[in-house]
Amino acid sequence: MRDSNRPSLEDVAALAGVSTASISRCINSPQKVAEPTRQRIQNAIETLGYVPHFGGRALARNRTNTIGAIIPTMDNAMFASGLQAFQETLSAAGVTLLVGSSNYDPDQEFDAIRSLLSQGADGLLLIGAARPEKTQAFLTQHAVPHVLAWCCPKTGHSPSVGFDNQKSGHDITAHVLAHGHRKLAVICGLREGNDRATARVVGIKQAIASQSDAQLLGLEECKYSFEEAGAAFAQLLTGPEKPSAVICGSDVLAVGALLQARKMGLRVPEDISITGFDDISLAQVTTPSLTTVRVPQHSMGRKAAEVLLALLNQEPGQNLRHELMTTIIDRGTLARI
Amino acid sequence: MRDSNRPSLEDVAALAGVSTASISRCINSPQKVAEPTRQRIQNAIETLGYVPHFGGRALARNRTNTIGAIIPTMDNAMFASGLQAFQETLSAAGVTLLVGSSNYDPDQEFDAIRSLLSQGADGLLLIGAARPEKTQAFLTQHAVPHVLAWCCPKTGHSPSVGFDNQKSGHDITAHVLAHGHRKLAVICGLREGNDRATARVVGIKQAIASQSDAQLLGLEECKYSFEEAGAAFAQLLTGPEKPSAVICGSDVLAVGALLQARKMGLRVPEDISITGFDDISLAQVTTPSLTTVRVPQHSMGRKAAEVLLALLNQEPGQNLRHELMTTIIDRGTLARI
DNA sequence: TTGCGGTATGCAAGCGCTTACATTCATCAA
DNA sequence: TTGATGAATGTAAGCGCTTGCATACCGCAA
Repeated sequence: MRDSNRPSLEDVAALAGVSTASISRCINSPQKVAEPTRQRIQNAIETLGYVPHFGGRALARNRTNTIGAIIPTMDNAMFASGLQAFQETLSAAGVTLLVGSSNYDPDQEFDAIRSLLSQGADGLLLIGAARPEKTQAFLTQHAVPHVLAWCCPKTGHSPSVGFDNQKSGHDITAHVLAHGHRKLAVICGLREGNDRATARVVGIKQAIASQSDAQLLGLEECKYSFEEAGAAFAQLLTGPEKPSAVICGSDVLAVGALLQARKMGLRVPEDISITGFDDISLAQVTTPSLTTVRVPQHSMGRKAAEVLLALLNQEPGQNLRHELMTTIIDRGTLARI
Repeated sequence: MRDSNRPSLEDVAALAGVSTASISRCINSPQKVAEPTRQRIQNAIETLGYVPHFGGRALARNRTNTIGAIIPTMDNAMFASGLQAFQETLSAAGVTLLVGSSNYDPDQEFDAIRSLLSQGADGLLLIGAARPEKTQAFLTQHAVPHVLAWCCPKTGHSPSVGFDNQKSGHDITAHVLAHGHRKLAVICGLREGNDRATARVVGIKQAIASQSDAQLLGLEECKYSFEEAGAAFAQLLTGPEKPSAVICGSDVLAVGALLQARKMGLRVPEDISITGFDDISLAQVTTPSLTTVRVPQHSMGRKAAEVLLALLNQEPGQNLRHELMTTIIDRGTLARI
C-alpha cells in the first residue's frame, strides 16, 4: 500500500546515511545539525524530491500551520480582495489558507467549519457574527480560535475585525437625504442569517426615520445577482409613487438596478438615483460610475490575519475588537435634488 | 501535549463502550456495524462533537480526498466562476478543494505545488501548459495526477480541459477585420510564462498577417489592472497613426482601455473600437458593454473536476484532451467601418 | 451434541513524522 | 590520564486513524 512515488523520511535517511531524526531536525531546526551532515541531507532531499507528509507532521505536532476561511461566495468580488489580503498576510507568516464557501447557508457553513477543522485548520476566519446556536456551541466546545470579519459586534466575545454595518447604512442614507431625496426605496440581499445585510437595512431605516419628511416607499430582498436585482428594481417602480433614490445593500445589486433602469429608459441619476455598497471594481466601471460605500477590504483582510496569527501564538494583550471605518465614495449615480 | 479539546476515536470508543475499530467502521462503512451499536456510537459522536482527525486519516489511508487548484490570481474574476464550478463538482463528490495562487510567477507556482502536495492533495488543477523544466520534472517524478485548464495543448501528455487560445485570438481578430478595421493595436497581459496570453497574441498576429492590407500598429504588454491597461492604451495612441480598433487579451484590459478612452475624450466605438476576452461580469456592465470572447468557464471547471476525479479513481478509457469552444459575444464596443 | 458458516466486534500493526531521552564522541580542564 | 562537558546523532514512543486478521458468538443442520 505504500505509495512508491512518495519518498518518506526513511528513504531520505537511508540515502543520506543518517537517522530519520536528523532529517527532521535538519528541516525544522537546521542549526541543530552539523554543517557537513546538513549538506548531505540537503542533497538527498533534493535528489529524491522529498516533500514532508502533511498528515504525519500534523499528527506528530498537533498543529498544522493551516487556517481556514469560510466565505459566503466566491462568485462575485465582494470578498475577493479581502481574502487576497488575508492570504498574503498568512503566507508571509508561512501559514496555508484553506477556503470554503457557505452559499449564505448556515448549514453549509457548519459543514464547512467541521470540514476545515477536520482538515486540520488551526484557526478560522468567519464572515459576520450571526450563526445558529448549534454552530456557536460547536465553536465553543472545541475552543476553535477564530476571528469574525465584515462585522464588529458589540456583544459576544469572538475577536472581530470589521466595520459597523448599521452605521454605514445610516451614513449613506443620511448622505442621500442630504442630497434632498425624500422618497426612498431599498434593495438588499436576503437577510435571513445575514447580519451584515440586516444591519445595513436597520441603519438605513433609522436614518429615514430620523428625517421626518422622508419616506421608505419600498424594500426588496433578493440574491446578489444582476438579474434578481434588476427584477427587484422594476418591482419597486410599480407602485403609484416612484422613489427618487434607490439605496442598495451591495454594488452587485446597485449595478443590477442600474442596468435595469437603463433598460426601462430611466436616466441615472437624472431620473433616479442609485447607491451601492462595498466599492468593488464593478463600481468604477459603470456609466455613470457608482456612488457607494467603500469597505476597507484590504486592511480588513490583513488585520484579520494578524489578529488570528496572534491568537494562535497566544500573544497576550490583544485588542479583540477592531473597528475600521467606511467612507462614502461620491461618484455619478446620486443626484442633488 | 494532547489537545484536550479535541476528542479522539479513543474517547468516543470509551464513551460508547466499543473498540476504536468499530467507531472507524461505523463512520466509513456503516453497514458493517449492527444497528444498536451504531446508535450508541452515533450518540457518543454527537455528544463529544467528534470530528475525525485529518492527519491520522491521511496517514492511515494514504489518500486525503483533497485536491488542489493553483490559479494565477484571485484578484479579478478571470478564474472565479470556473473555480466555483470546479469546487461545486468536487464537493458533490465529497472531495475538498485547496486553493493556492501563483501571481503569474513560475517560482510561486512551484512552491504552491509543493505546498498543496505536502498538504496531501491527491491531485492538482493547474492553469495553462507552460512551466519550467524543474516544475515538469517534479510533477513527473512524483507522478502527480493533474489536469491543465484554460488551455488545450497538442503536445505533452497531461490531460487538459480548455480551449484553443490561439484560435480564439485568431477568431476575434478575424471578426474585427470583418468589420472593416485595418489599423489594429493590441494590449495583452505579461506574456512571460503565460502561454494563454502568448497564444492569443500569436493568433491575433496570424489573423492580421493573413489580411494583406491590415497592419498591427502597436502592441503593449501590461498587468491585468485597469490602471496599467489605461496607460497602455494611452501609449498606443501616441504614434503618428492611430489604430481604429484595440484588441485586448482580457476583459480587465479592455475595460481599462475603455475607461482611458473616455478620459481622453474618445467615443467608443465611434472613434475607436475595443474588444475584450473572457466575458467576465464586468463586460456586461460597461457602457457600451464589451464585445468579447466568451470562455466557457463554468463547463470548463466542471469538466476539469470530472476528469480529475476519474483520474484519481483510475477509471480507464478517459479522453485526455477536452477542447471546448469559445464564442464571440457581440455587444457594443466594436464598430463597423 | 457437534460442527459449520456467517456476522459482529476486538486486537494490533502500521502510516510518516517529531521529540524526549539515550548514546557516542571529541574537547578540555584538572 | 581522567572525568566532566557539551555537541551531534540515534533510538523509540506516540500522534489518530484504518484494516487484515483473530476471536466470539449466534443459529442451524446433521
